[in-house]
Amino acid sequence: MLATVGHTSCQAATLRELALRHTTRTYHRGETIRAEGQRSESIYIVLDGWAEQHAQLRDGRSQVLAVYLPGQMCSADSFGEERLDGTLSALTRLRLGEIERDRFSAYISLYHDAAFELAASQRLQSAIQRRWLMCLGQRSALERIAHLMCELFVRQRVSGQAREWSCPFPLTQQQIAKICGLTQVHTNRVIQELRRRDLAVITRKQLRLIDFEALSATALFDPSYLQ
Amino acid sequence: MLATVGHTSCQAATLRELALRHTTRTYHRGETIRAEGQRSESIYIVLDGWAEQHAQLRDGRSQVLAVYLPGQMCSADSFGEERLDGTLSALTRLRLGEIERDRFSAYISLYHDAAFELAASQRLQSAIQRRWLMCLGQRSALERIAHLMCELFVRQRVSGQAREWSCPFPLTQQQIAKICGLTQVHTNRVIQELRRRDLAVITRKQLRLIDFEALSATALFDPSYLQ
DNA sequence: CGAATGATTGAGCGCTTTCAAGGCTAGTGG
DNA sequence: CCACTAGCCTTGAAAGCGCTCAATCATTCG
Repeated sequence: MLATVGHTSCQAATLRELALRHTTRTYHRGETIRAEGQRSESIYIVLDGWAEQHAQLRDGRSQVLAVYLPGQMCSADSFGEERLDGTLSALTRLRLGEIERDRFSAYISLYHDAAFELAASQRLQSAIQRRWLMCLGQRSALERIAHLMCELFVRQRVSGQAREWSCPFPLTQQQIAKICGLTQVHTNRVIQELRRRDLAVITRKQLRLIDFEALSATALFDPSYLQ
Repeated sequence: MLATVGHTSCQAATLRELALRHTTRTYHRGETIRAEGQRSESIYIVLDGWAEQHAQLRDGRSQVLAVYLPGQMCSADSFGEERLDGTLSALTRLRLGEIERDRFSAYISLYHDAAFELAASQRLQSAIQRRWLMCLGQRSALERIAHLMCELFVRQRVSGQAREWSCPFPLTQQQIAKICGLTQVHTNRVIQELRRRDLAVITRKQLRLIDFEALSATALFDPSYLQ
């Protein structure tokens, strides 16, 4: 199943290199990088840790819109927009590369490859978003959480951050809940159920997929959208 | 509230003109334009009627990912992709303009304005998608349907297809249900509730917003994402 | 060690679904 | 012009999934 997914991500490598030649900054878990509606003068590239974009309703409810892993550009899909339509924040201790908008634009127009990568990155984000529309609209809590595990595992495997059937998984149940549009309490019960069924276990911020085939099946997971 | 939204859509006009100089084709309601996974050799522009993109799970469940109104390009966000990640189909009797991929690419690289419009259209689609993530993840059935009504009203108002507090609304309750990730039965009860509260009524494929302010409030609707 | 944060458990409620039936309306053909 | 049909809308009852509230246990970190 995983054979369909390429094993290197030149995008990640290139962006990473580019970012390292500019400002880097460290955030602690939960810290806001950029609030909703703010103009963003820079683009951000994840060097270490995980980041997230979420939107908030006036009454306090909030929903995660995207999860960014190392090597990814945050809000690639809003490059060219004046304002962010969600708040960027750190899911874990996080190191970000920041590149000024203008400088990045110049780089883009200079190197065709970079422009292509940006477009590819935007399409990937968009594909993930569509997949999550399907998750939130149609999948049960069990399916959603199983799907999240599959997705984050495969995404990390693609960029070489997984080994065997394990990968980093530094999310609290509270954070998983917000990504999946569930409550923390119910998320807890579902994670227990996945463990009880010998599908997957989270220990020490590591995800272990005990039976990936079965997990994919219960999640109705189809990795083709991850390219 | 609507004052923040511009009143003309030069994008729609331009695309429309372009499309009219090429092939047009008519579909009947429910007809598939392009199935998931197919390579799409053309791009499509809605001339008349409404279209939709949806994805399907192996067990039959399906979720609408986008609704396309007259003047819009279907799957702008997947321009440049090889394969569609959802099925395009007609929500109503539908007239589409079709332009070959290569020809459109040529046009894009010739006219900077067109490229800019394409990018803007992609960003709009993406913003709508993010908003629907919030709807499906956090909003109640009542809020979702109220939000859909507000969104489709404003989108049509922007492109001049609404007058006063009414606009075309040719969806069946079944279709509304699929967009909102609800069952048809519950959708029916919610629409009755909106009617009972004197917020909005659907009659003869027309939506009448009796109290837009109150409807926006119950939907927690914020039109800023529509530009 | 203490404090704070995260994970777990229980009970009860409510929104949404499911299943199943009946009514309405528009379009069709006689 | 009417009868017929098919699709759409409406209604009721019951079950279930996920939420809320509230408390307790576990773990991490200073």
